[in-house]
Formats: sequence, structure tokens, C-alpha cells
Amino acid sequence: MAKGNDPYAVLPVAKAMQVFAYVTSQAHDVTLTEVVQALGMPKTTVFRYLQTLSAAGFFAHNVVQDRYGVGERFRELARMDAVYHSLRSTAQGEMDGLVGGFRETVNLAVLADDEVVYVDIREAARSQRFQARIGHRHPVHSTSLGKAIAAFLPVEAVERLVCTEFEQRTYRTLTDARTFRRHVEEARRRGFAMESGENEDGVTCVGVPILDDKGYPIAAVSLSAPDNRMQVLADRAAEALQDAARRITASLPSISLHGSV
Amino acid sequence: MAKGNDPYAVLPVAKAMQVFAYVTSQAHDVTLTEVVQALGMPKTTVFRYLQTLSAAGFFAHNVVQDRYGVGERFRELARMDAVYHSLRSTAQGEMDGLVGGFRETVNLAVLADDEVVYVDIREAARSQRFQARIGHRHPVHSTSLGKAIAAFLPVEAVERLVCTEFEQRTYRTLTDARTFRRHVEEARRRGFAMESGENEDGVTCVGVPILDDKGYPIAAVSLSAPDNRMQVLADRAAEALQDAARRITASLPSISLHGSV
DNA sequence: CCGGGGTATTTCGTGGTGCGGAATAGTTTT
DNA sequence: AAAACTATTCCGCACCACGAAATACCCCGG
Repeated sequence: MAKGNDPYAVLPVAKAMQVFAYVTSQAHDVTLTEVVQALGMPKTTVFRYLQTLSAAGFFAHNVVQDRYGVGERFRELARMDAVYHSLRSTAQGEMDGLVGGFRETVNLAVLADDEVVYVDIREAARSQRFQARIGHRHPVHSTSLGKAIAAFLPVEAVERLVCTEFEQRTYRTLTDARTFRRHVEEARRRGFAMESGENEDGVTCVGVPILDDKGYPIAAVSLSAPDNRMQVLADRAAEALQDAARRITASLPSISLHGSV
Repeated sequence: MAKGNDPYAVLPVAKAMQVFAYVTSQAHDVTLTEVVQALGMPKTTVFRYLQTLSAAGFFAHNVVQDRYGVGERFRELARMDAVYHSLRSTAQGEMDGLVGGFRETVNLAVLADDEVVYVDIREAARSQRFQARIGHRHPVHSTSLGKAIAAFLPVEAVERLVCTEFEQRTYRTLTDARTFRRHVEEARRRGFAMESGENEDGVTCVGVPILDDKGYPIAAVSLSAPDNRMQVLADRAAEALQDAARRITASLPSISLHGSV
């Protein structure tokens, strides 16, 4: 059973994951003894794992018939991963296409905790100074990515965003909610957002939202380039990004995370 | 937080699940230090969990950029759960309806390891002697559930089934592959399967497959009753079961497990 | 009403192991 | 070349995960 001679394996965790996999793969809710018999582990041990996993919300312990099943916490995570996974994999080809066409950096980002989080980045082999990294966060108000997403968010969500203080990243950064709202309005009208040296001196970005099947902006793609080079590219880039975004939207599955609660 | 003073909580497992949840909920692949900072755990500890979870296949360790993401093992489990969960929840109402209409026991089952596994059972308040229990397994060849599923399985899958020895559960149990095939053929033609005292003396069952959007039989519903009572019910039951199965199929999501590999 | 076989909990003492600080190695940035 | 950042490895000790066995809780059948 592949005891896993991995010197860094934490045995309780590894064994708990076996239990996890077993319970999850059964079509029915299981009992303690069933797991014990299936996995050949001591009853006490399995009992503790089931308790722990239930306490963490990954399992649901049906107390009346003493059965354990998959919990909502797990399903939430699974849905999230499904969306993000398909987003990244369908976006991949489009991003490569854009980099190939423009020879400039292309970014993919989502919104998390009212910040823009970079999820994937393809950079043209040129100067990679000042580029963001995967996982890094930037403010919504200073990026084309943020403005593009905000443009298609429900109004109340945008209003929540403008509550926070606007960090001034460059001398061009919008620090005032009024101007920010105007930019967002414009982005909504045009279908794409722009930002010039508001996030990083000397670089201009064009950003386009990626909408799910319900029209909710789950992410955004952007192309960023030095100000001078972008002047020539801007129009073509906006077009190309919008096309790419449409295609990504089209091949996304229809598991919305933002159901009308 | 919530240190969870649950006396049975296994700390390594609980902490590993925190890591699990964090990594899974990020849209991007994460680094060790990112997790450490986000969760405030010691680096060594998180490192070990990431290693363990990767070794178990729940995470995928991208070695070139030292990032951890969700692994395919997790996705498989998630898909499986999604299908089973929606199966059970959409079947629920239909089963209740059937029990209400016929006042006889209604079963829901899937195929696993070439056996019929009971996933949900609603029994009329009458004699509940001899009923199967959730999680119990019965042979394919002796149950209407099994025959119903087999009837819509690809031929090669059915041939694999008949390879195994046919356990003789009652004196009426089909023990010969030839007869079994004939029954399966007939079930396919009629759209429902029958079984009389072949699994349990004195009880007769009508079973109907639940097909996914690709026509693959992911489960079956059956109604079982004492032989004498079933004689009157059989025709109506077959009709009602088929209607129910159709409705269940219709409200199933389209995540097929049995993609044409 | 009283067993009996099946569950799930609880207890408890021990040995193994998970822990995390600190040292190391490896990589990218300046 | 050095600095600043990563990820890994080492190591000794406290602790806590372990599992056998005892207990408590059923649900059935007599």
C-alpha cells in the first residue's frame, strides 16, 4: 500500500487522507466500522480522524444514524477549484496567443478580499523588471484589471470597494472615489479598462473582464507595456483582449460561485 | 482559528486541513512561504504537510517553480462527490413520492466493484424484515437493480460481469450466464428489470436504471414488495419508476464520470 | 424484562514521532 | 560578490497520537 518512505510524510495526515478519500468516493454515507473494515485501520484511529474531519467541516456527521458523509466545506472548495482550474486552463492558450501577437506581458487575475490577485502571468522575453508575480496582490483602483472587474460588479460591491482608503502607488494613482467611479463607468461603457502609470511608473495597461455565464466578472486579463509602446498597441490590444475574454467565457463550465444568495 | 477543544481532534490532521483549505481556495498555485504567512504556522510544519498532501496526490507539486496546487486526485474525488451528491438529492423527492404512492420499499443503488451498493432506502412503515441497509452490497445478477444497470452498460462491461461466479442466494437465483444475459436483454428492451425471489425469498423487485446525459447507467431505483402484493403493482410500478428515473436524469448535472477515455 | 450481538465512545499508559528552532543549501536580486 | 530571499535538512525533546481494552449505547429477539 505504498507506505511512503517519504521522510517528510506526517503519518497521521497521510492516514487521515486515506479515510478522506474513502468516504468521499463512496456514493453513500458511511459508518465508522465500514471505514475500519475497508481500510484495515484500528477503530480508535479512524474514529478520531472522522471526528477531526467533521469538526473541520470537511465531513458531515449525521448524528441520528451515526454516518459520515461529505460536508459542505469540501463542496465549496471543490466548486472553487473547478472554476479556477478551468479558468486557468482555458485562459492559458489565449494568453499565449496574446503574448505571441503583441510581444508584451499578459496577466490573468481574480478579485480576492477586495484586492487584485495575479493568477497567471506570461511575459514577453523582454525586460521583466517591475513585473508582478503570481500570487501578488495589487489594489483594485490602481490596476486596469481591478477597474475591468469593478466595471461589471453589482453596484453595491463597487460601493464597498470605495469605502477603503486608496493607496497612492504613483503620483498618477487615483486617490479619489469620484474619479475612480468615473473610470469604472467608462470601462463598463467601452468594455475594457485602461490605466497609465497609476500602478507602476512608466507602464500602461489595458484590462478586460472575464464574465461567467451569468455575467459576473470572475476574473480579468490585461496586457501591459511601457507607455510609449502601448500608445501604438492600445486599440488593437483592447480588441484582441475582448475577443480572448469572450472565448474564455464560452469554454467555462457553468458552476457559478456567486449564486444569487 | 477555533482551536477546537474537541478531545478527539488529531492536531496534525486538523492543521493539515487548514493548509488544505487554504491552498484549494487560492486561484493560483502557492509557495511554501505564502502558506506560512497566511496561516501563521511554523515553516517546517507547513512544509511537511505540503509534502504529505502532495505524496498522497491531493496536491500537485510543481517542482520547477516550487509551487503547490490542487492535484488530480482531489478533482476526481470532487467530481465523484458532485455526481453522487446530486444523484441522492434529486432522487430523494422522487423516492418519497414512490413510497407515498405504493407504500412499499424503494431503493437507490449504484454499481461499485461489480456489485450493487445500496445508497438510499425508503421503507414503508410495514414489515421491514429482510431489507437491505445503506452501504450493503448485493450481487448484480440477483437484483433488479443490478439487471437494470447491466442492461444499459456497454457490452464489454456486461461480459466482464458474467466472468465471476454467480452466488446462489435463493433457489431461484440465476446461476447461469446464459439466462442472465437473456434477462438483461429483456430489461433493455422493456426499459425495466424484474426479479422474483432471486435475491430474497418471497420478495419481488422492479428496477429501473438512471442514465446520465450520455446514456450511461450511473444508478438504479427499484421498488420491492412481497410477491403477492407485487403482482398487482408491477405494471404501475414499472411505469412510475421509469417516470421518476427520467425526471432524476433530467435534473442531474452534466459532469460525466465515465467519459469516453 | 432480560440478555446478546451489534454498534459507538471513553479511558489510559506508553513509545514513537511530530515539532519547530536553527543550521544549511540553493536561487534570484542588487 | 554579496545580500536577501527562498526551500530543505538536522536534531533532541516534549508531547500527544496510538490502539487495546473497557465501557456505554443501542436495537432485536426471546
